[in-house]
Amino acid sequence: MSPKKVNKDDKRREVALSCFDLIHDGGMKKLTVAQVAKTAGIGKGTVYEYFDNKEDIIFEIINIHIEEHHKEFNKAVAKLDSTLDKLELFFDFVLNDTEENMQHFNGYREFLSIVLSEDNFKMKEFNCHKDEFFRGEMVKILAEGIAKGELKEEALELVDGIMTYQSGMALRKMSQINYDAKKDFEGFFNTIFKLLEIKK
Amino acid sequence: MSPKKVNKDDKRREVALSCFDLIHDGGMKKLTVAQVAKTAGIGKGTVYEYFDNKEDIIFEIINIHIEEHHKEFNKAVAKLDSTLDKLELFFDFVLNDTEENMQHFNGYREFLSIVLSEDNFKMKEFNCHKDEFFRGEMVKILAEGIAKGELKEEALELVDGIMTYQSGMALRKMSQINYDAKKDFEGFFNTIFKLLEIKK
DNA sequence: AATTAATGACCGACGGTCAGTCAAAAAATA
DNA sequence: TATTTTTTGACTGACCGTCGGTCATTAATT
Repeated sequence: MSPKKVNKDDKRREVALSCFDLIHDGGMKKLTVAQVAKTAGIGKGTVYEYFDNKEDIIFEIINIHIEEHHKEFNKAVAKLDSTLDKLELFFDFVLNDTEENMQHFNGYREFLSIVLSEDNFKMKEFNCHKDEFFRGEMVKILAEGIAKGELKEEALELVDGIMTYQSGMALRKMSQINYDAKKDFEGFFNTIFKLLEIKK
Repeated sequence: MSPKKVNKDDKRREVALSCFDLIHDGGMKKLTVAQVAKTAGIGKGTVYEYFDNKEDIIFEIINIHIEEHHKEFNKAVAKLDSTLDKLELFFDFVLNDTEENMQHFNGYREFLSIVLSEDNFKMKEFNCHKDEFFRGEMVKILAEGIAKGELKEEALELVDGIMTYQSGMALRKMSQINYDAKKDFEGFFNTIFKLLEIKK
C-alpha cells in the first residue's frame, strides 16, 4: 500500500471510475475482472480487496452512472417552468434517443438484466432507491403544478400509476423491436394528463 | 440419408422438455450444458447439433413455457363472462401469487433478463410475438365489451397504453422489493377503467 | 517485529469444438 | 434377390480457451 490508511469506499469508486469508459464497448457482460484490474492499474487479487465479486464491480459502476443521471435530471428540471414541460422531462429518459441519453438508458438496461437474473437483494434495494428518487421528483412536480393551479388535486393519486407506466415504456423499449415510445406516450399519457389539467 | 432421419425441431423440443423440471431449482443461469446433455441422455457435442449455444437451449425451454401459458390463458378466458373479469384475468399474470403462476412469472423474469443482457434479435422478436398474442386477446376482450354495450368505444384506443402499464407492473414486481401490484392496479387501472365504463 | 495491503500464479467450472466412431441406408456387385 | 461395399450424418467425449475467484507469498507501513 502507499498511504497509511486506504478508504475502501474511495478506492471502490476510483477503480469503478477508471472502468467507466471500458463498458461502452461490449457492455458489462463482456467486462472481465482481469481487464478491470489492468485498467485500474492494480493486481487482480487486489480487486477482490474492494469488491465481493464481479457483479459488485458492475454495481459500483452503475451507481456512478445513476448518480450522474440524477444530477443531470435535477439540473435540467431547474431550467424549466411549466408543469407539463417538467413532466415531459420525467419521461425524457425513455423518449430521448440522443447518444448521451442512450448511454444512460443502455446502462440501465444492463443493470436491469442483472437485477432480473436472480434475486439479488442489494441490487433490488438500490433499484428501489432510484425509483424513490424519481417518485419524489414527480411528487414535487405535481405538487407544484397543483399549487400553481395548473393541475387538479387528484393528480397526486396517480403518481404510482405513472411510475409504473414509465417502467412499462422502458421495458418495452428495451425488449421489443420497433416499439414507438413517443407514439405510446402521446396516445395514452397525454390523454390521462388532460384529465388532470385544469382548463382555463 | 443414412441413419433414421431425425427431425431437428422435434429433437430440440424433446431435449428442452427433458430439462423442463431442471430449471426450477437454480434457474436457467445455473443450468449447464453438461447437465442438459446428461438429463437428455445424449452427449454434450450432440446438444450442439440442435442448439446454437446455451441461450438457444434456454430459448426453447421458454418457448414451451410460454406456449403452455397461452393455452392456459385461453382456457381460462373462455370460462368467464363479464368484460371486467376478463380484463382482470389479463392482469392475473402479474397479480396472481400462486405457486403455479409464479413459476411462469419467474420463467418470464429469467427470459427478460436474457433479452435485456444484449441485443438478441431472435429473443426480442419472440417477445414481440408474445406481446402480439396478448394484445390481440385484449382487443378481442375490449371489442366484445363494446359490442355488449359495457364499454365506451374509446377503450380500444387505450390498448397499447394498457399493455405498457401491464409491462410496467411486471417489471416493478420483478425488480423491486415490496412492490404491491394489487394496490397499484386498483389505484390506477380501476380509475382508468371507470372512465371507460358505461354506467347504467 | 507485526500488521496490513498487494499480487499474480493457480484452480476449477463452464461453454464450445472437433476429429473420429458407428450403424443405418443406398449403391454396387454377383 | 442376396450380399458386399460405400456413403452419410447422428453422435460422442476428450480437449481447449476463458474467466471468476482464491491463496501463499511478497512488499510496504507502523
